[in-house]
Amino acid sequence: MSAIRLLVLGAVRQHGRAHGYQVRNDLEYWGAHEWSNAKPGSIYHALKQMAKQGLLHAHEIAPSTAGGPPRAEYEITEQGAEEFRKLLRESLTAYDQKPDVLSAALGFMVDLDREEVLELLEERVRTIEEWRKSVTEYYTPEEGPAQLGHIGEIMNFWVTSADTGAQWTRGLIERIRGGAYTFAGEGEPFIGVLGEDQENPYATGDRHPEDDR
Amino acid sequence: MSAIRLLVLGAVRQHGRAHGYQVRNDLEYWGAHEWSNAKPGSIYHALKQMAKQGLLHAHEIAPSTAGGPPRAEYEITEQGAEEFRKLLRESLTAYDQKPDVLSAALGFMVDLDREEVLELLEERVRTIEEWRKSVTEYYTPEEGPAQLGHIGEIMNFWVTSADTGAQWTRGLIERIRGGAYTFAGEGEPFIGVLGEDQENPYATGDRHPEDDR
DNA sequence: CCTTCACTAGTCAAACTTGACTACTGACTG
DNA sequence: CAGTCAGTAGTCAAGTTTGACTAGTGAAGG
Repeated sequence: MSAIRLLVLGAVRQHGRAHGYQVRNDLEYWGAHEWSNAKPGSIYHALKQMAKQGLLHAHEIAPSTAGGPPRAEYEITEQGAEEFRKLLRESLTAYDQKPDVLSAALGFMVDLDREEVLELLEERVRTIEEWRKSVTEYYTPEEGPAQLGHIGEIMNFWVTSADTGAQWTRGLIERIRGGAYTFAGEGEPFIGVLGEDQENPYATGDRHPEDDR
Repeated sequence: MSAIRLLVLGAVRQHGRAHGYQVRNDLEYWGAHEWSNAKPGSIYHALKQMAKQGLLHAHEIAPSTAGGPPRAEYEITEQGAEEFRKLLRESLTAYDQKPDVLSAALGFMVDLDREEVLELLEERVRTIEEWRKSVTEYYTPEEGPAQLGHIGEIMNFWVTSADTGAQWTRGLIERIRGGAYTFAGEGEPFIGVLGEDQENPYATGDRHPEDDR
């Protein structure tokens, strides 16, 4: 699973009703272009695809109010909201070495209850630990780890990543347990999208150093 | 850049001449199916694509010696070898948050000189540090980091990952500087591929727990 | 006034990835 | 000795991602 669906669903959901450019702008506001594959093509594709699958409802095309081609507006359906929650839960628990998925989930975690998030994150820690155990058991040759030569560095790298991932998750659990942030049903939610006429403080930047892929 | 091209080029290169299934088997031997998108479709696609681009030379199709359809054999071209070295150097230095790319590069790093690898890895550390600096400067709002709310956890996660990535790289540099592993031109190279009739000790495994993407 | 720039908004072809599928051989099993 | 299983080898359609492109508006500056 890539992060794009979760991101797009979440953006449309917070807006109530959104056109492609709005979603695109939100994702940029969240910095998502830095850590996920949230490029125009992917976003518009995801919108169309999810509309086709009934997760979004596409409204009639309206002439753009601000230049450019006419734009379609999307609204999340009940099915889409369910999918959103499903993806969100999965992304918080699964350890799939895809940091973009976790990042997206962090952005939306406050849409769930505090207690549930804690459970999901604890599940995540367990998943990581199991993964680590199975990998170290399985890829440790009988002749001892030295036999792997430099290939062992690959394993070492993965195991180290898993360990710090688990450690970080434990820290997050503590912060949340300690009362940080405002979760579902705890009053005044955090506003995570830009209003129609709000300027984007992190506007399209040549000011970011491009990542060097 | 995905890791698949580097992996496939490297596999063909170590064999001298290889057909698709051999490459596929090597990648599995290296555990690549656990940490990269090395699935049959991707591998065969990469072989064909790179043959089209002149990085590999495709030999005539020969009837398979062991069941299944006839198979094409590939050999790396001079252009392909150059591309391999280029990808390898890039993958060792670039910090693009794609762990599979680094893993692949670790597997092939001994094809370069020890000194060069040390330089590349030091460059990597510098790249990570710069990235970290630019991100923290850029995404710290004037009102202080608290203003970000739970969104700040995304940044925290990325920064933590960058820091442990840098730390791990420094450890690797030390090990290599300390004389670990056998690099290009240092005698007896490490054998990283399976011979024609060698059994794969890590054969296709239902024994791995599937990752839960 | 008219050119250029920045922004809004979205499209498109080409490349890549995925997961399921075909097809053949040899070995075991009842 | 037919049936099934594991392994060998690769294809394919559907979906996704990429990067470059189109096209319109409005404001600034000469």
